[in-house]
Amino acid sequence: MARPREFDQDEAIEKAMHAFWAHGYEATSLDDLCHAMGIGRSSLYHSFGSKRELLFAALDKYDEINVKPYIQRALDRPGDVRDAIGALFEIAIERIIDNGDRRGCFLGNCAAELASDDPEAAKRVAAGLARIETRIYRRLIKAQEDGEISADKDVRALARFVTSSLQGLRIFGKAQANRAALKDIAKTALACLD
Amino acid sequence: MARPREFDQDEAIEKAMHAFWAHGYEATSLDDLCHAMGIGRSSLYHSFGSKRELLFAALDKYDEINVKPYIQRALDRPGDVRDAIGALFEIAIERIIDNGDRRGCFLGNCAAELASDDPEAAKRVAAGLARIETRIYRRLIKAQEDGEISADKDVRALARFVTSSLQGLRIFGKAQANRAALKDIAKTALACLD
DNA sequence: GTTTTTCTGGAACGAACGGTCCGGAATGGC
DNA sequence: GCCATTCCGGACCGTTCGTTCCAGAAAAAC
Repeated sequence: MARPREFDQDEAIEKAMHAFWAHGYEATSLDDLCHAMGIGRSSLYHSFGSKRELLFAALDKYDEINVKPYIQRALDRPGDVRDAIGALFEIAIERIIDNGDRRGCFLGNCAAELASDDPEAAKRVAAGLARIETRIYRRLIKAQEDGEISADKDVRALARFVTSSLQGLRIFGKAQANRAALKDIAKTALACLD
Repeated sequence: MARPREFDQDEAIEKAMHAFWAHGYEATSLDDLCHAMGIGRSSLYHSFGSKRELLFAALDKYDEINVKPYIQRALDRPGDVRDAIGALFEIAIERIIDNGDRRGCFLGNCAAELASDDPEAAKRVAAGLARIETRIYRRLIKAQEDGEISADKDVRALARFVTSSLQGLRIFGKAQANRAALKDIAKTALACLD
């Protein structure tokens, strides 16, 4: 019925995600985006509407291909919940130190840059953090049922704490990629499960 | 010998700080800054050199008039170190919830927005976080000497952890100003001192 | 083959960006 | 009064911003 799209929408969003993630929303221009996505401005606007809507699509993509696999891979580890949560921190640290990844968490970056001026962006970030919290919560509930965590622990509070701690770690790591300091933070946070 | 400056430099930097703090670096234009500071572009450039250098001055000012008094007021409280550190979290939460302050931590915001692309900004943020860490560290050392904290605790790690947790709390609070959730985070973090 | 519809590259849009420049105003020294 | 120096408002600079527009290309429907 009409001319078919010449690019893959999901791939394009993923490339936009990496651009936004690496440089932030304001510092990523449409030229940057078009270049990264390999499409023209017409295609971008026709498919995604605006720079802001493209950001929201990128945030969804971030949960889908980064957060979700990353969290699940760590939390689905066999063994104690401490190993699982510990893996969350270890992977984050490894990315910062070994991979030299100074991008931090895309959700956290968007929270810092946009949340105070853009309620819709804040809502999207909050939803993303809530998804992280929920995944951790479910793992903690299982741990409590298995007796790995004391029954008198407030598991919801623990899940919120771990989510927040991961954000703190990545902000800290953005400014100072110091392995010992990051390990101190992770080690201490992990001790809160006991 | 020459025409005297008609504005107060410190006051001007403070106003610039609030503008950057509220909206981020990229989203704050020179027009915004001139309007907020009540001076013209000539005066701004003559006194501060560039937008970026003004940001650095604002970061210094942030430590001087926000971080330092805020941290010292909390940490100098009489009583147990748990009350002191707890006050750090409480004040942060109060600002978010009661004052509706969605600006978060200026240092954390700059880390998220700029640190990955601007090494100098990263260095300045790291220095600011280090000052926070040091202030907390000194209080913890005193607490350990007073026997409030077990002698086998790694106080440096605790200081790093508290610094990171404060950042995490403020990122979390930017997206979701939920008192119960923030109190959960603070309560759990505080338990790490034991 | 023609029509219809959608997608494409690239030019063009006005607005806003960070930064510079200049003529005049305001002071202290003489 | 006049000079030297610094500061000021505001016009101005070229560039880049996000967005729109348009003519043509590509497929499906008939």
